Amino acid sequence: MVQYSYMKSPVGKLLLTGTEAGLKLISFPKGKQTCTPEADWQKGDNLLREAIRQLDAYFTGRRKIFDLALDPEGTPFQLNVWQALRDIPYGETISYGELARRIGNPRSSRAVGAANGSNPLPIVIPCHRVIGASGKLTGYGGGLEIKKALLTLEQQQTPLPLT
Amino acid sequence: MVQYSYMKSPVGKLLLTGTEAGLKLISFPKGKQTCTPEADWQKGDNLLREAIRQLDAYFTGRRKIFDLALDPEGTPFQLNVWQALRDIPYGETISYGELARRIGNPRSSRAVGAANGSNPLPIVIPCHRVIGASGKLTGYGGGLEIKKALLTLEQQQTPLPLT
DNA sequence: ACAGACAGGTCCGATAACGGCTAGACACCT
DNA sequence: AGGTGTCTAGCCGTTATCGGACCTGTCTGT
Repeated sequence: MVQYSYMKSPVGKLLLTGTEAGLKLISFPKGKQTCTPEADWQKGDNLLREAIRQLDAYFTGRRKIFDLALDPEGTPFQLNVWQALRDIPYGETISYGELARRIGNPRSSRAVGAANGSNPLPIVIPCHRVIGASGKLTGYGGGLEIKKALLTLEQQQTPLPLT
Repeated sequence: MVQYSYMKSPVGKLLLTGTEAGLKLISFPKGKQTCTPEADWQKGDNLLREAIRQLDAYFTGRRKIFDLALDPEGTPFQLNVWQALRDIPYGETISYGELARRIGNPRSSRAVGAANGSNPLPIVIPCHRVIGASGKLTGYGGGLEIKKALLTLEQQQTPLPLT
């Protein structure tokens, strides 16, 4: 049984889904809906309440590490990449090439970018902490403004202004 | 060092290649050349003489089992299939599905067909002994006529007429 | 010197397309 | 019933194609 719920945040409305096993999806439905509620989802938040609380705390700078059960779906390679993402500490950034090295495929920086792009749990799995080798942000599912806002938050640790 | 040589046979001219490690390729260059001699091959037959002798004996019905060092190249799955092919006795036929079962992937009959089709050592690795579940021959790299001729030879054990 | 812009080059996974298949469902004939 | 044929929908490894949230070197203009 998949449950879904919406929450407000400084970076816009978020759509969360999850099951008993854990969080499955966080998406930015703003503008182009990357993912619309599906027929077999059930509205509700008893499974998602803790995730929402931790996200709220994160946005106000009071939380740096998420402690949630995650259950993203992906290929073995993608799961690998997403796992490695979770090991990047709050407030730090690395390049795609560096991330590729960390998973043991030094030359797969580009594929890493693709895997990054299909991360179903942004923010909690901090794909925003990966940037180009030159320092440019280069891309983000929810839009570069959000990526920049998240990095700013993590450096200043002051609540994001509501947009 | 890869050596190559041609031989005549009742099913047309054959191109053989091999190394110290064993036979690598037998192909029917008739018509569409599936494989042309490559730059780094050396003409000669001291490595191939025994193979040619056994093939000659096979075509006259005097040999039923090949005793040669083989060294085909392929994916793990293909090597599996080709090994299983070598266990089909002279004069018998089985279906692709049965072959799939024998390698432990009961549902991969179709993939087995593909692997069969890329057998680099026809005749010696007897892919001609695999036919459709309905009894139809369904395909052969060198052309169905050759497949039929080989099966006829194995049933009658009389020399094939030269074509 | 030195940012910043800008192609190319390359590489890697994801996805789609392709068979040397087959069991099952149906429609027809004896 | 049994036999025969056509058609359909799955199945599975290979091969070809694609597309990109990269990277690096070069070329600008300060």
